[in-house]
Order: sequence, then C-alpha cells, then structure tokens
Amino acid sequence: VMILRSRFLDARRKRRNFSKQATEILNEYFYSHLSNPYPSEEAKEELAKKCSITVSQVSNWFGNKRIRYKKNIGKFQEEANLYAAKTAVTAAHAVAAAVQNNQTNSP
Amino acid sequence: EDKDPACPSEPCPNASATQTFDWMKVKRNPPKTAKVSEYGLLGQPNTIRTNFTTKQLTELEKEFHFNKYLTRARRVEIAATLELNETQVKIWFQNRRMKQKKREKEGLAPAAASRSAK
DNA sequence: ACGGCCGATCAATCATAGCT
DNA sequence: TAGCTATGATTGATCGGCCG
Repeated sequence: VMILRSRFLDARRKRRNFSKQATEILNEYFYSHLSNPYPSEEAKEELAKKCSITVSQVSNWFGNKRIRYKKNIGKFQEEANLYAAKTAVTAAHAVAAAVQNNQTNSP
Repeated sequence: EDKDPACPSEPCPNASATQTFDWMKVKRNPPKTAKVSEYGLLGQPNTIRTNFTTKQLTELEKEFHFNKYLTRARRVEIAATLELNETQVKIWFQNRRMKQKKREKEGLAPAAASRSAK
C-alpha cells in the first residue's frame, strides 16, 4: 500500500489549469466533432499552437474529455448545447455570407 | 478540412439532442494480467490494474538504461526476478520506450522548461 | 499463423486547483 | 479552514495495423 508512495517522485505533477480561451478552443473543437472527437496529429498541432500548450497536453485533454464525457453524458449536456449553439451561429454567418455573395453574382 | 459524411434522415427527437456515437460505447476488455484465482474462489479480485512496486520499477528502469529492447531470455529472467508476467515486462518496456520518445520530443522545444523551478 | 513493436487510446488513479 | 468537485498528468494495459 504505502510501498507505492513512490508517487512522490512525480513531483513534476505541478499542474495548472489551461487558460479560459484555450479551454474554449478545445471545447469548440470537441463539440463540433462530437461524432468523432479524435483530432489528427496535424489538428492537434494546430490546436496546441492556438492554445499555447503542447501537443501532449492537447492529447491529454481530449483523452480526459472523451472518457469523462461518455462516463456521464448528462453532466455535459448543458455544455454541449452551449457549444452547439455557438458553432451554429458561426455556420449561420457563413451561410449568410455565401447567400449574399451568391446574390451579387448570379441572378 | 473535415466533414461528417452522414446527413441521413435522422429521426432525431430534437435538433440539439446529442446522440450516442460509437466512440461513446467503446469498452475495453478487462486486463487479463493477474493470473486468475488459483483457488477458483471469487471472481472479483482480478482484472485490476497491477500496481508495480518501487523495487520492481527501479529494477525495470535500471534494465532499460542497459537495453532499450529485451531479448526473450532477458525478459524471462527479469519476469522471474520481479515476480511479473513476461507480458507485463514486455509491455512495460514498450510503454517505457514510448515515454522516452515523448520526452525527447518535448524536451527540445519547450524553452521555458527549467529544473531550477521549485 | 505468430509474436513483437508502434502509435493511439482507454481507464483508473493521483494530486492539485478552485469553488462553496 | 474544511470539504467536495473539476481537471491535468501518469501509466498499466488494450486495440488495430504493420512487419519479419
């Protein structure tokens, strides 16, 4: 039991939460890819850059997120809807822009 | 860049109702490690993640620095000495190599990483 | 077929951060 | 300050793919 207190050697475990914006970016990606929240290595690198964290940290974040999400989907429902709405607005903007562009080009 | 292939007719109860995708159902088989009950009594203890002792980890670490890869003979020897399965030893080395690679990879870019911090 | 390795991931746990 | 939850990291072990 105590034989395993070697964990103390892992003093490196001085963690600090990611910035609010970083979490925002990660959650945006997660919920906009909820059907398959497995970013490719390239996507992870891009997220890492945007969030100012390492690729490993991005991997850890997604790993933890996926496990915790499926463990208790209900607990994340609110968050899911929040981000779903956010991306919906983004999509709406894109559509609006496309429509306007389309009208000015072809009758 | 990325797109979901499916946009079939979803009898989705409500637009924002989050469906249950396959990745959420993934279940890993329980570890087969622990040699199942020698006595056949109770089938609950096993299938638990093994906790390596400090002694075992120290020994494995020492061996790793000697050789990153194990030979069958060496593996058998170490497993016997540390009272672990050959598989556990094999897996430990595999994970250790990955860990090593990860550290080398991140031990170069991070400029603000110094041991002096306490 | 067979066994080892790689890369990614899982799943449980550790230890701390942060809110009440 | 105590207690509890949120969260980042660690790690033994699994999964699928590749190779000799």
